[in-house]
Amino acid sequence: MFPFNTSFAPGEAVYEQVVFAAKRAMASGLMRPGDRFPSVRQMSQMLKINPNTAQKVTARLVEEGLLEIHPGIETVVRKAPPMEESAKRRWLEESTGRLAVEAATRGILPEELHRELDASFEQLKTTPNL
Amino acid sequence: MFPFNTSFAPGEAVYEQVVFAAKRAMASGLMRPGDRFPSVRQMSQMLKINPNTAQKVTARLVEEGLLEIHPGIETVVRKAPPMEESAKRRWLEESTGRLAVEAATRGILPEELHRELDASFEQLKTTPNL
Amino acid sequence: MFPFNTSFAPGEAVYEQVVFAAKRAMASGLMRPGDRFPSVRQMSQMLKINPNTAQKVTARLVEEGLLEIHPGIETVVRKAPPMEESAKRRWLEESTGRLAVEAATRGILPEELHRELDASFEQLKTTPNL
Amino acid sequence: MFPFNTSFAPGEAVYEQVVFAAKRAMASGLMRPGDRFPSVRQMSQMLKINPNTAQKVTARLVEEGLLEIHPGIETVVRKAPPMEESAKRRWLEESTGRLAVEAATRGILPEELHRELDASFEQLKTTPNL
DNA sequence: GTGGTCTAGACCACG
DNA sequence: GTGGTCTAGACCACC
Repeated sequence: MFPFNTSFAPGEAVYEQVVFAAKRAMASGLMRPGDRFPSVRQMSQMLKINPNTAQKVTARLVEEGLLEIHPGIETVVRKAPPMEESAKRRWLEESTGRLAVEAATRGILPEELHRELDASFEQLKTTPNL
Repeated sequence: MFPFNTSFAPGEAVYEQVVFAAKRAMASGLMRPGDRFPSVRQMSQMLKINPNTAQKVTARLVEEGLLEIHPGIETVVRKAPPMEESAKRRWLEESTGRLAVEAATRGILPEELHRELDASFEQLKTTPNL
Repeated sequence: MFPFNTSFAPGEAVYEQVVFAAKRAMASGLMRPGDRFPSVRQMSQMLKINPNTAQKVTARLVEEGLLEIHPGIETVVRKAPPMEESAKRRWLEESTGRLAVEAATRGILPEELHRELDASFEQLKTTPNL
Repeated sequence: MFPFNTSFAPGEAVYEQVVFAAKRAMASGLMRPGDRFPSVRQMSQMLKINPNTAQKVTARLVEEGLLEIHPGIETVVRKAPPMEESAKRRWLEESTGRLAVEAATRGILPEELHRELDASFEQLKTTPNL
């Protein structure tokens, strides 16, 4: 089971926070392809969230290709299929573009960003659970 | 005048899109400190948005320290004050942390991210207008 | 529920008057951290103000760290985080500086101010509702 | 002549800033009763502000009983007449009440406020010009 | 149910 | 002319 909080930061939608936590667990190797993913009912109890919210989390992760549902049986973590090259480029440009602009308006230098980005990847490996 | 779209992507708040466009103009040097910023009414006409929405854009940018209002006269682009060191660190960790996770779940390597990040900064200088 | 007026003084923005009333309720202990804060719609009905105005009140108090929104569920009073030392000093100097000048031009002595200030703090405890 | 800036803080109405500067000059003894107060034309030139704004400053100070106009001749600083006892009480309660609430929500203790208030009065005497 | 965004249009204070 | 406030009412996403 991945280490979910029961407390959520205010201001961001709950389901997004859970989706992110799941992604982090996957990215850090805490949950691996083939691992069983909690059912909507389980998730809803564990995290004390509304079943609708839990349902949305699962749907979102399926949408992004990170979960595979074997209906009536189980839900399983899946290695995300390689993105289409064009979609990948769009995503890369979009996210780094935003980051660059936000950093620039805050007077943050590219080097600082690179350094911190490495630190973040490092932390994913060394500190898998939040 | 900065190059504003009149068409807005669905899903993201209009005022946020405009705020981002303004930030990009500032980050790229298209709008420099001391430059006059379009008035609420001008913006509202140019972008064909409601004056209240335009007002919110201005308010947000003032809040973030990027605009300075000389009441009744004009609104002027301002060099953002240096962030508090602690706030800066929080922002850096938060944004790179998210980026790292999202990249990892998409099977994107750190190197690709670094490369694209540099490209984004480069593009800010070479292609200021969207 | 905190004791809101339905009548507002002219000259000061309605939303600011409501913000102040809410702060007073918090300062006096009438509303404590963890208490539920009226929803935008409730406030709008109770005070007979436009929902947008009520919304602005909530947003302002969140901004100042006095409210916490649990999206879709409730809005809750929060213990304000301790101010940064530098910000605190700036606020103190600014507000007492103004007060000293205004008092001096009215021929009011420092002692009177001190006495009344204590009285105001006292009244916060003894007479929470306006 | 009192030491007026030509630069004004953004966000606050210009005329209010000038009125306050004048009051501070009076409170600190820099301008004393009987001293000549600059004419609208002079003020407008010295401070590089709109004559309408300068006019409003004078009007406001007359209103508050701090200036006396000898029409066509000169404008003179005047010792403010003693306030009516009831008006004084209202002003005292109002201003200390606000201060107490704002301080309380910021976690500032009464003692800090008293100390800073004394410091502000002290500074009025020792550093008359802003 | 909740907060948040957006439009439309009026009004005010300020310069 | 400027920014700011307020009202009225609609729509959306989230829980």
